[in-house]
Amino acid sequence: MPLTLKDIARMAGVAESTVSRAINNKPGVGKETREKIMDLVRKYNYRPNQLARGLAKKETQMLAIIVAELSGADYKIIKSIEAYANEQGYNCIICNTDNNQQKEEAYLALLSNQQVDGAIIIGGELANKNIINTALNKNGLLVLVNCLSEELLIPTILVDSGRGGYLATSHLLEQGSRKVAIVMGSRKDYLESEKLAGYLQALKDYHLEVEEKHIIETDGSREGGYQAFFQALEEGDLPEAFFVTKDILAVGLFDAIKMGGYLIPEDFSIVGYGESIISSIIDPGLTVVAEPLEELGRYAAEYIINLIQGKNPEEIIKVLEPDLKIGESSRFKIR
Amino acid sequence: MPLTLKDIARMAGVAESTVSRAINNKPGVGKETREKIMDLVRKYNYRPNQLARGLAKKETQMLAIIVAELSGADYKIIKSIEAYANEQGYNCIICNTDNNQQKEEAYLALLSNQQVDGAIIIGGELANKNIINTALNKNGLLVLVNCLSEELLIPTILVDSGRGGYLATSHLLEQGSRKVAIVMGSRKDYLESEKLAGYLQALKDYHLEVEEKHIIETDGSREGGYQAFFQALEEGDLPEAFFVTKDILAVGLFDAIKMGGYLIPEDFSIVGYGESIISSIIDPGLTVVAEPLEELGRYAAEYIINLIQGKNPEEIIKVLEPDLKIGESSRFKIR
DNA sequence: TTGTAAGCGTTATCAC
DNA sequence: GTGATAACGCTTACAA
Repeated sequence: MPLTLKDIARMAGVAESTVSRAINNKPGVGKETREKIMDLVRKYNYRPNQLARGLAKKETQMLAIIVAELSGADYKIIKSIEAYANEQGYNCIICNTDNNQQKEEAYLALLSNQQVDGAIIIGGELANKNIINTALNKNGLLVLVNCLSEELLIPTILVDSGRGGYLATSHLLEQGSRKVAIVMGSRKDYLESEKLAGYLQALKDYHLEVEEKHIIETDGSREGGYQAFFQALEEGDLPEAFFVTKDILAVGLFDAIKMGGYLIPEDFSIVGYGESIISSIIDPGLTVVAEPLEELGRYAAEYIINLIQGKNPEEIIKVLEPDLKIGESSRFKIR
Repeated sequence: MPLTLKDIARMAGVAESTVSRAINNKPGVGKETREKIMDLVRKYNYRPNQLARGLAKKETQMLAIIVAELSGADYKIIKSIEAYANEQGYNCIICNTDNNQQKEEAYLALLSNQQVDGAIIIGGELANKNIINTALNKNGLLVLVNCLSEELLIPTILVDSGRGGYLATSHLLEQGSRKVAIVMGSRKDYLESEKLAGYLQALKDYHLEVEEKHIIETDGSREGGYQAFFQALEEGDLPEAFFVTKDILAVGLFDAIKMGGYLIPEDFSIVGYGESIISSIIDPGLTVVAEPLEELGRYAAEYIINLIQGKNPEEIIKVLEPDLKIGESSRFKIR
């Protein structure tokens, strides 16, 4: 049976409203009274019930970070969101949806119910529009990161994956490779499809034909990357280079290439996606498309907090640019 | 302005209590009435406000997972907790404390305030006892995972890190190494100190002297692992084997050893801690102490949910045993 | 400066 | 079966 504000009021011999004012640092409380109250608060370690407070104030100083899959890259974004949010006096709860609509719905309900003041959705296939709409209709404040809402006009901030795909592919082409394959996750994933688009654009700019068999769609797992190589091998007409869109895929691909007795980058040049501990351990060091994840997170946090505080930011869609970090896996190739 | 239960009641022409009964699937509502109500609920996508519900019912079907640092290993535990919790109809929010007492306090407040029905704390230096006590006094239900409360009697479930340290060290000794060093994180970390204790016990059982300089305490980073090796090198009297207590440390150590022109396991045998993507990428494949993380998470979730539902489990402390997964980094050594 | 009282959106306890 | 009505713990006009 936790202590309530009423208890404190009774003990201090004042009204509840006075206690409320005192603990919220509001004016209109006598110095003496305030001290008496705060002493009791400290003594009994009283903490206001946030449920009740939220219900009454419609404000919780709490943000929800809704993420489809808690991977390494997303985690960097989360860290960065938390850092800024904390600075501004907000706490964050992380909600993992596993790409499950029902869960996403449940967590978005936190928003509609004002259990959190705002939510940031990171990645994944976007939720049911109805649900999002419901949340938004209820004055829910929402920002999307690295995903896109098809119809709804929701503030979005993302890294240009198309540009990333273009950078990766054109780098491989510049290094002398002509047959470049892409090893990717599901085309249905928005970011993946963008990377593919960048890849295609690069080929086009270099006046190269697109080979369907050089577009290798996988389940995005290590095993998927492994099989991708042998699939290419079986098809014949081996590519000279691979653009791999996920670090785990790259691990599998490396495994397979080494297993086949080939060398990187002598036999195959490779460019991966995303700076991670994994891509830095892989041997030889992976050339990767690097994303400004910290900036991404910070920007998202800033945005939602501005929204909460009633400041309406200018841009509704912010696009950040990735760049290329050259490693050893893509050395120049003499044709 | 979200729809409230009152609105639904008005539209259906019934009392609020009836609507409440209907949406909670409680008996005592006529079939027709119930249908009329549910139709409205669907039509307007009404969702009860969980804040109000929580306030009235003192129950939220929500669990908090409080974690000191969202690392790979902890993430496996979280996944497993979530899986079981979801099965049982609970949603989980993840709270990252960054080993910061203030944040821990804020998140624990979720518990005292009944915003969540229970909390699971994973790892890290344990919070201020006062705070935990406050949460518990308020009937907060709490389970600890991989950390220990010094005085308070809180249900705890953990993997025997002492045993892990012992397994690792004795394996290296059995493989023929005599000079085994330990490269570890902070001794203040409970789990790390346990691993050290296991290491010491193994040396003792093999009647070997403890060399202070073979106990290398680091900051637990890749860089820390890197420097650990050169530190050992400078000290002279190089160890023949290393027991590394964290995978990131192992990465740094590998870097350094290769940089120094040495071979693994020919020159140095190595055993790491925890199965992870990292330890599986490292070349040569790392021998590791493997922990039953899924079981750990599941057990914790089961425990807290039992507690919530009023079933009092038998054991208050559950210890799971790790085992050794042999890789290539610790091959037999002829002295 | 302080107190009174209404309200936030539910659930629960009674009557009817 | 159904409807009033009092909680739940807090905030916030408005009065005093």
